[in-house]
Amino acid sequence: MPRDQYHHGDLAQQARDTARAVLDGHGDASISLRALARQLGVTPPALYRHFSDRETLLAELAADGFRQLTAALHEVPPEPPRDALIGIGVAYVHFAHQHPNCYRLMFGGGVLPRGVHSQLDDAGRAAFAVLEHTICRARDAGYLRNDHPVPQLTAAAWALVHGLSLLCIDGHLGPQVMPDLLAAQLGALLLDGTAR
Amino acid sequence: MPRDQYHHGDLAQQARDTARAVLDGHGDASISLRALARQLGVTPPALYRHFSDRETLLAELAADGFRQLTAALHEVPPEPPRDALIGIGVAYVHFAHQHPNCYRLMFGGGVLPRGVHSQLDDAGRAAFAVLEHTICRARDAGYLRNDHPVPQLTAAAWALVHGLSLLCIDGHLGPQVMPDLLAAQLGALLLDGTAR
DNA sequence: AGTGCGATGTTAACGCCGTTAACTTATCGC
DNA sequence: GCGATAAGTTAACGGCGTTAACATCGCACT
Repeated sequence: MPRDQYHHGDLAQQARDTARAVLDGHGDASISLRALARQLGVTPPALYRHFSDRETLLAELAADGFRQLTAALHEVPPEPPRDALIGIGVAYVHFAHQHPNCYRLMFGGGVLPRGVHSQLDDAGRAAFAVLEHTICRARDAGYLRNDHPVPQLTAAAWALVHGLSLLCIDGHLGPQVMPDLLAAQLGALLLDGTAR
Repeated sequence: MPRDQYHHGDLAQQARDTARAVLDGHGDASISLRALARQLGVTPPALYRHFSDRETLLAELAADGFRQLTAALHEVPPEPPRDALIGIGVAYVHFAHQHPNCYRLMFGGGVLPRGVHSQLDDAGRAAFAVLEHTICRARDAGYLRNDHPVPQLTAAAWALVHGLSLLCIDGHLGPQVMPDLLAAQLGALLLDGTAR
C-alpha cells in the first residue's frame, strides 16, 4: 500500500484504466501518452517504465477487448445448434455495439499490426476459436451443410457479423436500427438462404 | 501554363495525387501535410489555400475512392439476377483488396465523421445505391425471397461483403485466401443458405 | 543499522505534427 | 499600366511521441 508520492505503485494499471476510458469515450486516436500522464499526475516519460511505446499500450487495450469478447461468446448456450449459432452472432454484434471504439481498435487493421504484439494475436485467435468451434459442433451434429469446408462456413459467419458490427457502429445502416434484432435476422438469413 | 516557380498552377491536384500515393502505400495515418508540402517543394501553409484542413483532404481522397467503387460496381452485367448479385459482391471485395488503405479510409469510421463532408456522404450513398438497386431488381424479378424487407436483404449482402473485405485486408483469414473466389463462394452461401 | 541496487520517477531536449497570422509576390481583367 | 485577388512565404504557437541523463524511493542483504 504505497503513499501516492514518488512511487504510487499502480501506475501501469491506472494508465490502462484511464486509457480505456478515453478509448471508450473518444476513440483510440484521442489516446495521448502526454495527456494520460497529465491526468495521472505524472510526467510523460514515467509511462515508458510500463509500456515500451504508445502502440504497446493500445495493443494491451485491444487484447483486453478480445478477452471480454471471448468471455461474452462463451456465455452463449451451446444447444441447440441453430440457437447457438445465432446466439453467437447476436452476442458478437452486441459486444461491438456496446464498445464501438474498442471494437474498432481491435479490428482497426491500420492502427495495430498483426504478428507484433503476441498477446494481442493470441487473444484474437481465442475469440475466433469460439466461433469456429460452435460451427464445427453444428456441422458435426448434422445441422449445417457438409458440402462446404468448415473454413468457408466460418468465414461466411465471421464476415457477416464483423461487417454488420462495423456498419452499425459507423452508422451506415441508419440511426434507428436495433443491432441485436438485426443480427438475429441476418443470422437466420444466412442459415436459410436469401434465394427462393 | 505556369512556370513552376511561385504559382506552379496545379498544387491542389498534385497534392491530391501525392497524398493518394502515400495513402495507397502506407495508409492514411502516414499522410502528413508537412511531408506533402516538402515533397511538392512548397511550404506547409500553401496547402491551406486548397484544403481547409487535413481532414478535408482525406475526405476528398475517400470520396474519390467511393466514385471508383461505384464505377466498378456499375460494370457488373445486370443479368441474370443471381450472377449480378454475386458479381457485385466479387467486384466489391475485389476493389477493397486492390486498394486496402483507401478502403479503410472510406469506411474507417473513427477517422472521417459522417455528415461533415457532404461530397463524401454523397459519394458513399451513390455506391450503396448500386448494391440496393441490384437487390431490388433481383427481388422484383422473383429471384429473392419476398418475406423479408429489402433493407434487411441489403443489410445482409452489404454486411457480408464489407466484413469479408475487411477480414481479407487485415489478414484475418490467413495469407493464401483468394478474395475474389471466396467472395463468390460466400455470396452463393448467402443466397442458398448454410443450413440443410 | 547501514548500504547498495533496482525499480520508478524527474528534467530537459529533439524533431515531428497541424494550424494560424501577417506579409509578399505573381497573374489577370480593365 | 494598374489594382484586385489568388497563391505563395516566413514566423510562430502548442501538442505530440520519444530519448538520454539524472534523482529518489524502498527493499534485501550484510
